[in-house]
Amino acid sequence: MAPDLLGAVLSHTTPEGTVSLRLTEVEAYLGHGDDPGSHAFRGKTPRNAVMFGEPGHVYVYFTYGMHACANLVCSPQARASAVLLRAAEVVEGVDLARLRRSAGRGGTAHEHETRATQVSDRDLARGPARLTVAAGIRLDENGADAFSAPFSLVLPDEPVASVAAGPRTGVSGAGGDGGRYPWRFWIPGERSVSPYKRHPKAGSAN
DNA sequence: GACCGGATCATCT
DNA sequence: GATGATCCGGTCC
Repeated sequence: MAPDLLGAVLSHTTPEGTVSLRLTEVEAYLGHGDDPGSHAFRGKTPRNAVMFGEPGHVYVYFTYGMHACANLVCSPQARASAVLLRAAEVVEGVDLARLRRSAGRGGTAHEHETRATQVSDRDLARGPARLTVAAGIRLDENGADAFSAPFSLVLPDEPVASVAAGPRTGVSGAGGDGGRYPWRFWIPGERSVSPYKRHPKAGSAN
């Protein structure tokens, strides 16, 4: 299940180099109609077809017109059919990850360098879209096998010592049925975990 | 330090 | 035509 992926190391190799990510925060999504927040809620579509496919594959989707996010497809028998990678720690290829995060946003090369030095290690892959960018995962890699080149997925030898769970954030339906279940998991104490603040309007049930 | 709103386009109704 | 599994920057304590 989803928490098993915490601590796993996902590597992605391109001609530029290799970036390895140690997963510190994930979020589970069901593959059928019980989960209003899941892309698969409405059934199978060309976009989410990967979620209905074989476990161990990478599901990459494009959202908000500017962001790509990466998921790992799980066994249909598990609680979740897909796991969104929300945050990770860069354990290899830090420089390359930093370069990717600072590039492609316009501005001069000098500004890129300046910005690059400002991006702290913990911010490199904090958040689904950032994680995807840092790893260099592209949309056309949707459906790729996470265990085969250019990817490499190494599950942790033993489960992480402690796992924290909580409600989802930033998902429509999170305040409704979707919010009842703790489908977000992270490693407590990890500084790379996104301390996200949900929209106060959405539900300041506190 | 914390909150709010905008940007931007593939996908679905 | 509307909307979203988000991120960034400005603004106000």
